[in-house]
Amino acid sequence: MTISDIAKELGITPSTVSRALSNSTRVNEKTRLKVQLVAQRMGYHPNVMASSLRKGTSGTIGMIVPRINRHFFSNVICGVERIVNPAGFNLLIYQSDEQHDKEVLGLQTFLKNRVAGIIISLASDTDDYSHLQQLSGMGVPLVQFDRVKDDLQGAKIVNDNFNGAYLGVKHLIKSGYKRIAHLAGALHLNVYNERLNGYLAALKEIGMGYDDRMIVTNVITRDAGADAITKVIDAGADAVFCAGDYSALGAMLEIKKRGLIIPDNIGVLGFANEPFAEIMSPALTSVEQNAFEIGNRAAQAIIQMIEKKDATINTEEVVPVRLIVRESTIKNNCLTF
Amino acid sequence: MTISDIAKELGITPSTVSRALSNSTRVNEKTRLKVQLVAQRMGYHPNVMASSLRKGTSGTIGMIVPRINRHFFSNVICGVERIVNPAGFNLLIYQSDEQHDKEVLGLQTFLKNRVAGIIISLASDTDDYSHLQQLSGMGVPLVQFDRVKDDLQGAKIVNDNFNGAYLGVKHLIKSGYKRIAHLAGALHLNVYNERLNGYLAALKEIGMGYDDRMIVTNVITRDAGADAITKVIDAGADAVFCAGDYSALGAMLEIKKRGLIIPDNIGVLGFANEPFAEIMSPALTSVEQNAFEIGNRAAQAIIQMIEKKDATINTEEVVPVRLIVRESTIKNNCLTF
DNA sequence: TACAAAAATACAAACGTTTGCATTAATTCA
DNA sequence: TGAATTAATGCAAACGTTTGTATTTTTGTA
Repeated sequence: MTISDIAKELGITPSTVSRALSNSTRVNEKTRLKVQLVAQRMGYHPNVMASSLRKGTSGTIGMIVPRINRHFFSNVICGVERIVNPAGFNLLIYQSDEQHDKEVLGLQTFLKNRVAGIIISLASDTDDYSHLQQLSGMGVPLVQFDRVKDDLQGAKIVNDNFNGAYLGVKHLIKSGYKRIAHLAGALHLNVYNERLNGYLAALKEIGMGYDDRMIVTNVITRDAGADAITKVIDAGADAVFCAGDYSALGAMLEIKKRGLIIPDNIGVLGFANEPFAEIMSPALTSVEQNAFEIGNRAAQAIIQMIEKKDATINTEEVVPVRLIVRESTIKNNCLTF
Repeated sequence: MTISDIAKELGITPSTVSRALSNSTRVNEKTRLKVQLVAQRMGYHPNVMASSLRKGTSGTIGMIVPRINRHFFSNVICGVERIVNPAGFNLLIYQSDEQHDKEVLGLQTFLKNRVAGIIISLASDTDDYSHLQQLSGMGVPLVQFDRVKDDLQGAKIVNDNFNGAYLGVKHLIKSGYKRIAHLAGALHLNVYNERLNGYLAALKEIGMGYDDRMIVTNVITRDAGADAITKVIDAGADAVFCAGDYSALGAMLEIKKRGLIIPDNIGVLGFANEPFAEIMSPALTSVEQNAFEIGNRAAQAIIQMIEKKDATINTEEVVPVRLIVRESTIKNNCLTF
C-alpha cells in the first residue's frame, strides 16, 4: 500500500498524491479530497522510513535516562511525551543504567536512526563527554536535564538544587535543630554538588560552622543511608539533610531501629519527594522537583532547536523546587501512629 | 558520511562496503578489515532509515503501556529493554494514558514507522479491538501482557492473578479473619476479573458465602479505596482484599483515620507490591508481580515471532506471583511504630 | 478568439542502503 | 599451461517518499 498504488487507482502521479497528503497548496482542493478519501479507504499508512530518508531527518527524538523506573525520570518522560507527540514527533527511549558505556551505545543507536534531537540526563558513571561533544558539530540538537555537564552545547533544564537544599536546611534550623548533618551524593554530579552548596550556605548564613564528620558523601541508596546515619549520629547530629529520599528512607529505618524518635530526637529531611515520602510514618519532609515541568521544558527546548536547525545554543533554565514540610522535621510533636 | 564515501576513499564500490560492514562471506577478509577501519576513522554511522527502507522492515519494536510512571509498567519496560537491545532492536514507547483513542494513535504511529512488532498492555478504556485485530493480517507480530484480550492473535504474557488473589485470601482466612471484603477493579479487564474469581474461589472453598455488599467494583485509585472501605466496614467486614495497592493505601489511611487498628480490627491485603507497601506502617501484605520477568518474556516472544515471521500464533504464558506477607494481615500483634 | 498568467499536474532525480546477477580475479586440478 | 571452478568485486535496480523543474490545463483579460 504505497503512494503509487493510490496514484494508479486515481490515474494521477505519485507526486500529486504526495502533495495531496501533505496538504500542499500546489494541488487542487478536489483532488486532495479524492486522494485522502482513497488513502483512507485503502488503509494507507505512509512509510516514514522512506519519508525521513528523503527528507534527511526523522521525526524521532531520542531520550536517554539513567533509570526508567525511577519516579523522577518516568515523570520527566511523561512530561516530554505530552509535548512531543502532539507536535508530531515520537520518542525513542534508552536506559543507561547509570553506565557510561550504555549511554554511548544508546547515543550511537540514536545517530544511526538519524534522530532529530537528543534529550539526556547523564549517567552517574559518565565523566567523559566526547560522545556528546560531537553532536553540535553534527547538527544534532542536545538538551540535557537534571544531571548536566555545563560546557556542552545545547539547552539545559535543571532543578534549583541549591535553593531546595538551602530552604530545607533553613527550615531545619528554624525547627530548632542545632547540629545538622548532610548525607551527600556523588559530588561530581552537579545535582549533588549544588545541594551540598545549598546546605553549606544555609549553615554559613547563621554562622553555624560545619564539621567534616557531619558530611558523608556518595550516599544515595537506602543501604548507604542506613550506614551513614550511624556515623553522623555518633558525631552528634540531631538532624540530617539527605540528598535523596532513598538515603533518607534508609536513615529513618535505622534511626527507628536504634529506638530514637523522629522528629523529636532527630530530624530528617529528604530530596525528591518520592511517592513514599508522604506515606511513611512519620511522613518525610522533602524537596519536591517538578519532573513533569522539566519534561515539558526539555521537550519545548528540543523542538525549538530542531525547528530553528540550531544545535549550538547554550541556555540554562532553572526550574523552581518546593519544600514540602511534613512530620519528620517538626519537633515536639510525635505524630507517629 | 555514507557508504559511498567509504567506497570512494578505498576505490571500491558501495556494494562491497555494504557487505564488508555486514560481515558478509562474500567479501575478502582483508578488505573487510580495511573497510571497517576506514568506517571507524571517518566516524561512519549507518543510516537505518535507508537500510530498513530497503529491507522492508525496521529494527524497532513498539511498546504501548497505559502509564509509563507506574512501577509495574516501568519495570516491564526495563525487562523488555534488557532483552531487546542486545538483540539489536530498539524500543519506541508510547503511553496510552488509559485512553483508547491514544492507544489507536500510538498504534498508527507504529505502523507508519513499520515497527517489527508491537508489545502492548491495554488501556482500561479500550473495549473495541479492531485496531489490534488488523495486525496479524498485516504480518505485524503482537504481544500482549498483563491486560490482554483473549481472542486476539499473538502471544500473551499474564500474571497469575487468580492464584495471587486465591493465595492472598486464603492467607487472610488462615489469619483468622471472618468477613473478607473485596475492593475490585474494573471487571471488564482480565486482571481484575481474575482477581475477583480467585477471591470467590478461596471463599467458596471453605464454604464461606459471599455477600454482595462486600464487593465494591471499579475501585482502583487511592481515593476510591478510601470511599469504598467505609462501605464494606459498615457492612461488617473485618478484612479487605484490595485489587491494587493504591486502593489498599487509601483504605488504610481511612481506617486509621477512623481510629481502627490494622491488622487487629481490620486486615488489609493489596496487590502489586508497590514500593511503598514495604515502607508503610503497618507494612502492607501484597501480591508481588514479577514485572521484570514479564518484560523478559514479552521481549522473547516478540523476537521469536519476528524471526519466524509468524504473526498468527496464539499462546499464553502465565507468570507466577508471590504473596508477600507483612504486618497488615497478621492479627494480635500491633507492629505499628 | 488569442494570449498571458496562474494553477494544477507530471516528470525525474535523489535520499542511502541492499541484493540478485554479471563480471573479473584468483585458485584448483587435470 | 589451460580449462574449470571458486572467490571477490562490480553493476544496477529497488525500497517509498519528496521536491525542483517542466509541462499541461485552466483561468482571466484584452
